[in-house]
Amino acid sequence: MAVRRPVRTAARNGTRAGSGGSDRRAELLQIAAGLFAGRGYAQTTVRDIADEAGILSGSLYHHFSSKEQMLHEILQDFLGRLLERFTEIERDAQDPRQVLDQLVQHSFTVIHETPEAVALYQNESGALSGQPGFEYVDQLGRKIEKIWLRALTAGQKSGVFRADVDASLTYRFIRDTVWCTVRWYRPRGRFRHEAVAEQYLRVLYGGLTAP
Amino acid sequence: MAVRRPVRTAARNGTRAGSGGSDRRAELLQIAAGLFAGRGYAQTTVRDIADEAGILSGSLYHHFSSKEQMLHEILQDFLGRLLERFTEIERDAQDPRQVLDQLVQHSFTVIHETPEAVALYQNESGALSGQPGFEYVDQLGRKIEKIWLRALTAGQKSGVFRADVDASLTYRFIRDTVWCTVRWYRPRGRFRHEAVAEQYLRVLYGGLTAP
Amino acid sequence: MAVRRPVRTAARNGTRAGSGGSDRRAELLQIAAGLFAGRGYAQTTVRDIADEAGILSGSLYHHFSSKEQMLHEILQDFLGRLLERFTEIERDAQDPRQVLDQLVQHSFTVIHETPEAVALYQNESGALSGQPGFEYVDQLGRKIEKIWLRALTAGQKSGVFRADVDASLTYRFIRDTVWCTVRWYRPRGRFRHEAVAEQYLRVLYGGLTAP
Amino acid sequence: MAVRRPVRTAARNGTRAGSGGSDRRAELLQIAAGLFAGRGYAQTTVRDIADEAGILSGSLYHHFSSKEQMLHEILQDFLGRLLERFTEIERDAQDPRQVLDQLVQHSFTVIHETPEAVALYQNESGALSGQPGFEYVDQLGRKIEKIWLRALTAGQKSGVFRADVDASLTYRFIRDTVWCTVRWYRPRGRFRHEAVAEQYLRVLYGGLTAP
DNA sequence: CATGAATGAGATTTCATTCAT
DNA sequence: AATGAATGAAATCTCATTCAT
Repeated sequence: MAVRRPVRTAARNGTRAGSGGSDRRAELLQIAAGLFAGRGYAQTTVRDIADEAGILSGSLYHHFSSKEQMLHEILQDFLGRLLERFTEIERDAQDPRQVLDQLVQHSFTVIHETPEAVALYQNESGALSGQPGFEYVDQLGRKIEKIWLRALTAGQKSGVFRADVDASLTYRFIRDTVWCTVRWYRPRGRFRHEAVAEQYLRVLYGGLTAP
Repeated sequence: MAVRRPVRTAARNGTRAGSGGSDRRAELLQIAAGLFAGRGYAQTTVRDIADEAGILSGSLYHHFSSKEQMLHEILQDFLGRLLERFTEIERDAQDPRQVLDQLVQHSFTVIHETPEAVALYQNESGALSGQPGFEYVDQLGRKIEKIWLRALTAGQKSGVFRADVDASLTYRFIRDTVWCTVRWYRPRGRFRHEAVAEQYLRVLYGGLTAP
Repeated sequence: MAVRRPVRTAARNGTRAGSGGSDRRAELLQIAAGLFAGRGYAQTTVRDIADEAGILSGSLYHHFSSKEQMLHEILQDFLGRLLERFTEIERDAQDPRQVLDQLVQHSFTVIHETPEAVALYQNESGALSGQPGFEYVDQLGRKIEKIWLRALTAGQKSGVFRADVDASLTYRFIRDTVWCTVRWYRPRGRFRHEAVAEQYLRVLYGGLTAP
Repeated sequence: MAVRRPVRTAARNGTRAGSGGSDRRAELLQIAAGLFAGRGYAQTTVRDIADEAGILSGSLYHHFSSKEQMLHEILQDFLGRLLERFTEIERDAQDPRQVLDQLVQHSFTVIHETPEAVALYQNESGALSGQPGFEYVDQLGRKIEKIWLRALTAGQKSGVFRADVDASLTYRFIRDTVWCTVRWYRPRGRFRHEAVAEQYLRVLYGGLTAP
């Protein structure tokens, strides 16, 4: 049986119990997130995760009470941090356009930095919403939606954004485009994430029609 | 994998739609598509499909050789029809802008008319691409991509579309926005599908910035 | 065939006997071999094996990845050992007649000691040969055949065996007679296995006609 | 659907209801025998037989009440005719040696002419013996055994066969060798069935040792 | 005589989870 | 913290057989 070197990412701050204690938990969550994102939560077996971690599946239950708990921790961590950052952006920016700019830019940054969590959320949130125990997914989702909507409607009111399209439709268009990027964006691909953000904003604001 | 697997004759289960044949097959595929779209392919059990059809799960195997075969038939039918229609649009339209208009409009029509197939493709194609036996998914996907790309680059060359954004990035932005619509579009909702198409095209062409 | 089949690591279920490892595996294989031999591989259910072992059928899959894998391990072990011993006999014996003597005697010993594996091979090899994954059955069978054939032709050349019968026909006659014994030989029956071997060799060498 | 030319053997007398009526039955039994012999009775599905006959599996039940009935008809026909011919041989031959000659020769003829039935009997009789409804298999088998044994012991008594080997052991050796031939004998192979018989008898009577 | 749809019992396999060591 | 064995529920699939048309 081959010894498996644990995969360790640079930016992985302690998920639980602030003390530097449970390093292993974070590693395992990282592994799980990658697998959940890659093949889907339901299609990932506890054994897949354990294999990748170099232990037996039963041993995972020393760290987590269930497979679902792993999902919860990953999603809560992701959504919590996202909402936190979006809230700061709304608070600190100076006008709707700047809010929108930064929301989009930060989104692309998150896709760049934690693609697994984004893909996981993107792929599973539909099936999760409404499931008992996953109420927070919709709740945080709605809070995030409100931030975007406030920026859009404020922009329409102030005359900087066009008012002949429905704001919530526009929100959905933007949200879907931005987050779907995770499906094809490759960190070492032709475009860096800042460039993707920039080009998207250019089309979004200016339109496809040549000026 | 069974030892001594009997060699089946080719004709078995090959009554592909079109021969005016088996009505029941089509009904069953319809039911399966709905369930696959709703809860995901892997999360849909053969029993779910059979229950919905009012038969026993084993009886499904009179019509289809496996659950996977049902998926194949649904996807191939969907992608085949889509490519066919897109090809006609490209052939018949008069300029790149008209091609793009109609590609977008037809996409929203398809989302309206067969949301199950669209949702299925949207949710599963990621995990499917690369799987043995599903090569056609990527193949047809690439053919469709080429149609959109030809319209976009032609428009850039003829000066009608802005040339300072990468065409393939733009394609992905549009594709993701359009198809993701299936996640929230409701046939009897606030906007009819023509309205969604129209508003999307307005932002896409004119941009979000107020004129 | 499942969609999204997770890629398993090679090391899974690969604790092949020999590493002194898992005793339980060997026990289970023993049980399986007995049942396979008794009622045929296809007629033996995984549940039969599990029942006999006192566990639930699903639990077998902790040790083996499939019913077929159990068959493989039994057959490979049997054929491997047989070839090994036959090779030694050919190497160490002093003349063709001695080789043939010992090949026959060892065969009857194997029938006596591991009748399950012999019966299994005897009953299933016909249907197995040609099946994908079972190539080794024919391969090892051919290697064994060559050993017998070398002894027979060498004996013909040296004048100790009659030369007016085809060697490969003779090989088949001997092989079939010897191995078929497993169908009726009973360890506690009227004849001990050495006696069966002796009487067979007497007829084989001397012929049925009274001297 | 391809029209399948019915495979018709020369010697195929009406199995049932003397009137030349059920031709189709005989065809179907022929097909079934071929498949049963090829993959084993249990491994042959009713659908396999129907496929090969160019009809649907349900339609077989117009001709036979069950899959097992097909097996019965094939086996009874085979064993009945075999016993009949063996009885004639014993009655008509002039001495034990001639009986044995002709029993062996006829066996090889039967292997040549109806290999399917022989292979079927050879492969399944073990599992069948003892099963309710299959008592005739053992019964006829025992009658056949007695014919051979009478020839062997008579030959021993009259001094033509060696008496220092057990007659029933010898019977088993001969029986196994002869019938096992069906596993490798090919009608268009290197040796015709008469040649196989002749060479076998040469070794059997004269022994392998060079004279 | 054959079709086409279905039954129902039982097969193999999957997998989250538990627990004694 | 981890192993190794097992559970138990549920999934996919097989197949002889029935029966209305």
